[in-house]
Amino acid sequence: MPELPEVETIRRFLEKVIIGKKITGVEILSKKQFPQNPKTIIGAKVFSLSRRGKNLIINLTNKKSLLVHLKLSGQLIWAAESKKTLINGNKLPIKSTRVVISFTGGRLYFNEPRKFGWIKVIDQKNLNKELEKIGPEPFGRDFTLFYLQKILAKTVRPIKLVLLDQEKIAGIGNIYANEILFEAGISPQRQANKLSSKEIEALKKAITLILKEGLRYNGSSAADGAYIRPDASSGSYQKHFRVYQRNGKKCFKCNSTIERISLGGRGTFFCAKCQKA
DNA sequence: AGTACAGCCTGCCTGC
DNA sequence: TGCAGGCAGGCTGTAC
Repeated sequence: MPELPEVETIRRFLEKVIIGKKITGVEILSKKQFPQNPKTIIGAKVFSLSRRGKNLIINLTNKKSLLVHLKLSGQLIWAAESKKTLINGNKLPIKSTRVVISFTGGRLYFNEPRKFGWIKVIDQKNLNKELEKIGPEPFGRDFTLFYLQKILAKTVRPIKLVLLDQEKIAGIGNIYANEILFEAGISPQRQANKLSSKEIEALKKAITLILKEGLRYNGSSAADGAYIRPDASSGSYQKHFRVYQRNGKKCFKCNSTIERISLGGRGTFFCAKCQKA
């Protein structure tokens, strides 16, 4: 699923290909995925691309932005006019294509099988308000050790659920939460306010380390096939998973068996020996 | 205010 | 083989 490293990978890719291009048309195949009138963005050019947590922001020259959330299974695929782009051998649009945005020189396909993701048109002056509830960026200046200590001390929830809470920290989803906690040597079930200061330090380091690793490998294209890069190529961080979807397999560190439990309704993977309960 | 949970939606897996 | 039922999962709205 697209989390911070995946959305950032998409942002960096699109930055190279759609900046300066003009929107010439919008085809909406599922209204829920693009609820507004697309007329307001026709003729506008792409000015810049930014990201806030898992939200991708395409800034246009007419003081509007496209806010994109891929949720669990959304994809953004860039198909240049000059090039044939296939998804699993299929020509675009595919069955799950919900929106097609045409630009001078190519098309951007929004595929979303589960219909959870969406694209909204937002006035740039309202962007901050739209995103105000999202917590600090893990690579930002305001994500300090002190901040992490402060938010963890205030809650009795299992640490993994805090990592997944977008109001506390931006951009971490289920894959990276599992990997971060393995790296930090902390059980996902540990009550957040019971972590020692040493563990919080380890956790902070693990957050930046694992997210950077995800970025370096262009994100993870896991077994569900949801995330791929805008040129339809795969990321490769899934080859480096230590716990995610490795239940029943051996821990690379201690050779005991990786377990799977459900925490807050989400699949949770960990090594009971390496991660302190 | 903090916490828990149903609902959104589809594809995939399991069991009959 | 085909179909029903269960499940996963990010985020929002609602209830406690």
